[in-house]
Amino acid sequence: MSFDPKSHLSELLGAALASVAPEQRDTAILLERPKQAGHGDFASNLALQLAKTLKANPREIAQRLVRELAVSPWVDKAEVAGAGFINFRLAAAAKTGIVKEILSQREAYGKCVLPQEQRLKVQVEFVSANPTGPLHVGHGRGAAYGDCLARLLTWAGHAVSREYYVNDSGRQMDILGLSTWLRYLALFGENVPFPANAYQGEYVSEMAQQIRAAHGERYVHSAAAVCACVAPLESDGANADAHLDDLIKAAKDLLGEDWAYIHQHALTEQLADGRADLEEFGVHFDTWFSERSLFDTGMVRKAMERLEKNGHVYLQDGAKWFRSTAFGDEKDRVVQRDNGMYTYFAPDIAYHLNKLERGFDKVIDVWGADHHGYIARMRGALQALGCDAGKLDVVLVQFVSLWRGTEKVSMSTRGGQYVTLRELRGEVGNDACRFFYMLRKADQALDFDLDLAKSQSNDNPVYYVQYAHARVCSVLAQWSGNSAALASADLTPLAGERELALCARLAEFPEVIEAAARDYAPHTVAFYLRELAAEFHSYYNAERILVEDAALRTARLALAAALRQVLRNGFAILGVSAPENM
RNA sequence: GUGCCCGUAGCUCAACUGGAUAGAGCACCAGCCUUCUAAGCUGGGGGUUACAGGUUCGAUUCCUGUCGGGCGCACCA
Repeated sequence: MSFDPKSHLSELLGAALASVAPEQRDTAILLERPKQAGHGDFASNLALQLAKTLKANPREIAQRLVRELAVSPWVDKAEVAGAGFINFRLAAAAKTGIVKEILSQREAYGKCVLPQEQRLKVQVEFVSANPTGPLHVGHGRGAAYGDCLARLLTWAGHAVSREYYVNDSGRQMDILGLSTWLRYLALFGENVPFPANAYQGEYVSEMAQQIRAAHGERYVHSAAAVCACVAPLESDGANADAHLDDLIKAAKDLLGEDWAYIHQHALTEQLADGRADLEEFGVHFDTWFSERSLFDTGMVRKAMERLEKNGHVYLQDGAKWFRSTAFGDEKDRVVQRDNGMYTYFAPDIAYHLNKLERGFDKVIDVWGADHHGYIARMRGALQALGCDAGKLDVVLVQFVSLWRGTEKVSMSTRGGQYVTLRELRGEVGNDACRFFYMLRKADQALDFDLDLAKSQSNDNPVYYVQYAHARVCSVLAQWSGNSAALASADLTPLAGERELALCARLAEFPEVIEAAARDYAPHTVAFYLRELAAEFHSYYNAERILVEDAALRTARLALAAALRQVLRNGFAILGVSAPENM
């Protein structure tokens, strides 16, 4: 930045403070943009904060500070107001300068360049859905959130890596393999009753047909042979889980080495489907990390040994327990069952240990809100391993419900009756999807109105913001001059109230990004863009850009071009397109 | 029952981590297109921030309790 009004004011105040109250010169100086235009461009509550320690009337302190302020060509006025606020009114040139700044930095405007020691190596792990079926709208929210967060952190100057943890071992994958095989058998008339707790979706039958097409009857066994290995399902379903496990065991026994093919086919197929879906959504992962690999490379064993060596594991009822209560969890957790099998928790511990061993300064997990009970034990495990658990941040993303107007779209994961991300994207489009997902903070449940997201009306915030961009493009196209020349335009004609307010809003953009990245709150970027668009629409209606007066016209065009750039940069963070005409 | 999240305009949500008269959008009412895209703009009514206390110059924000809603509380992931 060539000139930053905020830090300039901060310096002025700091100098005044050193003279008024030398012993308090280290007080942090906060400058905020007042909500009300009447309170100037920047305000400081410094005097209010000093009142207590100095035991003096805040208004008096403020008066003294103002009296000590050095004269600056960038400041028109500094005055005491309210309980003891100091309000600053900037000179017009201090505000319009941002236009040049934006037009020269272009797509880099708002990006933060951090000194090496502040630049963090950050990992964002998100979605990580079991590859047992298509992604649904809840996963979509996690995808949009995680991706925007990653983009934000990149803009904030950090080195960010996106990762998807693939649950490719364990019971859920076995159930998927079994489900596929049973559907396959049915294609050959071998009808084993299909369990209610197996995967019901149509995609399972599709995989069965693929296998038949590729390998014919190779994997067929008689229904009688399967049923012979299995205790029948009780009428009340009390043994449903055991019955399912029996079926899985029967499948493994009968198929032998062929089981691995069925299992792998289902996994590969579902993973590819989810991956393609995410790519189409504009979400790309740097790493797809396999859970199974944690077993294959001995990392799970290594992590468990380290836990034991540190004395945080004990044996009870034949199982190994991690004493997570020692780290604030509400109860201890089993890591290895009495049958010798690890629980899902064991590879998760190994995974997080591995993350930190890869040298990330910050590891951010984006989880569904139903996993919140999991945080304490994960943190505890890292502490028990001797790691810095402060490097792990967990963001919980709340649920999504879909609405058509006032009608709620019913969804149940169990019955396989849910709206997929792909269907949602197909119906409302990627832009509306991403923007709507980003219109709520993560810890707030989201009601997604399909009718609204589709409507091409002023009710729809996506179009509202994109429309502002299209309007600017249209004006610049009609002018048809050289937009590169606008960067050197004389901006003094920009003196209107709306124009200066727009400049101030544009100058705010880097702060919005910084705060959004700090708080893991990408929704604030969406809110900012909506406000920026609103101010532009208002300006557009009040003033004409392509006026006769050449100097004024050029200045206004420069302002419009700067605004377009900021809209584009904001869209880039949200992953929304910037249409030139609508 | 016990932990976490939440409760703000009729509806959907903000509020720069404790600041000034709590803000937007929708809905409702009244206006603006021979002039750069009306997918837009202007104006209006709307609030005891669930409730009761406490902390201090100052509370939607922090603490305690009550009420109401969501989600967890497996040798499932």
